[in-house]
Amino acid sequence: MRLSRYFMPTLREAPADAQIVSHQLMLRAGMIRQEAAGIYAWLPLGLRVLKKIEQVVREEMNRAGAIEILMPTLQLADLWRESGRYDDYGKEMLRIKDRHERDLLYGPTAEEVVTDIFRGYIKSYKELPKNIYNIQWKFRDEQRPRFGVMRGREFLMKDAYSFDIDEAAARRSYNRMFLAYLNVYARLGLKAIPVKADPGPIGGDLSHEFMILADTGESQVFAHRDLVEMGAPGPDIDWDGDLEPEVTRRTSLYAASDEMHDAARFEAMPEDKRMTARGIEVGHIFYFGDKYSKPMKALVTGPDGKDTPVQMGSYGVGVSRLVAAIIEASHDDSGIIWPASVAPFGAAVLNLRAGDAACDAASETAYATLTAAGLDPLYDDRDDRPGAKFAAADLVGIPWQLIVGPKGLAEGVVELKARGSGERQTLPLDAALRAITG
RNA sequence: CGGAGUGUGGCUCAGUCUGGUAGAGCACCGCGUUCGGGACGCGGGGGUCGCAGGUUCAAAUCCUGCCACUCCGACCA
Repeated sequence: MRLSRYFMPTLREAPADAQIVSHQLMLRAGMIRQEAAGIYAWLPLGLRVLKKIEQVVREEMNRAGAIEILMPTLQLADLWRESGRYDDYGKEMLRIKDRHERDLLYGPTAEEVVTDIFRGYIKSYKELPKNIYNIQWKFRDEQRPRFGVMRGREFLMKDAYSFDIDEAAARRSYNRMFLAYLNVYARLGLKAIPVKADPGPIGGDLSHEFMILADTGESQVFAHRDLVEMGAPGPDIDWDGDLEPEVTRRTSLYAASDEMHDAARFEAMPEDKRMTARGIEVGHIFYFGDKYSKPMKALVTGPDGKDTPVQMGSYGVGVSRLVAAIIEASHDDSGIIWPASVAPFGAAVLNLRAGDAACDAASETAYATLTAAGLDPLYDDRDDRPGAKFAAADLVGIPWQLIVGPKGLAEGVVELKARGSGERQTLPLDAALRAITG
């Protein structure tokens, strides 16, 4: 993409509304624009990142055996009356009437819809397990939206729903999602900790929140250090095999956020294993049995010929929140530092003297080569001063900056800067291109 | 939902107390000089001062109502 033809409205100053660094940087980098309280338009740069995160989530869901569908944003109130949640949900639910005075709502989540879909087709235990997910905009009319897309009213969520014949099978589905989530966060360059969450009225131990570590996180996290260092299981585990040992390895180590914290248990650990940190919640998984399937009569016939309500779990990832969360976890004074997996562009070519024949020629070569290599580069070909280009490239956080200037070219070299480490190398253009393309 | 606050060119803000020609910096347009970390000079464009009423010879400024947004607290991907 040539920057001169792109739409990337960067700001020198952060708008006064923005309180936290991710919000400030998203506005300054021209990623989003607020349209109303907690409601944002996604500008080109922001949309690129959002789509990349979405794709990582999608790939890991698919790998773990989940199947993507797309459910509507608008849902019929009658479905929620069946589950009993229409009256319970309160003012966070945005209620709408259509021209026929029918009650609709903008979905804050999709248990009812997915249960309705399931019961319409699946009748036998032989068709289980199933895990159905979608990545769709949700709306929760928060009393007080804040922090940009971190706590918006409209947000993009991946929500998956598992269906199993009994609790033991549901636990296997839960384990798949548990490990898949760790892989998602690892691919996004984040350190994530699964902490025990309030299981609600169902009880049991099948409820976890995933907290990513960031100094500016809203929650306090307490965890066994080994859990943090353990890393993700990786894509090559046997998703159809017994995942219980792998999950137990992690859940047996202490981890809790402030509301579930057990100080006595925490302090029973050796001091050098205790870790406290700030965290941002970016995922929540739980098993809720027949909470919806029973009232909504989503029944499956078991091997014994008897109908029983299907056992369900649900698994959410805040995709739009992750954009902000990654920035909170990865930035410096100059701007955002994107992990390569979600960077809006793979590399930037900074032509420090647009209009100069040598600079133009070398930049065009670099741009063409990086494009051909699939790096999806951003070429800053604007007629602007070097300082403005450096500042913009740092701000928007592209992993590689290939700096083409007249001084270097006179000596046959360009400069290659890695955004994350700040490391710079001066080397011939072809060597620089090889360094980026690997 | 309780409490507090703010609305003035795209952005950051002054001007409001004490009514009297709408301002600055950044951004934008033109010309020129510049050119390795958000340049400089000269010239220029852009604002019914959130909206609606009211008071007054005169309202960004005073009064009333409404709307939007932000912050603190209680609540949550």
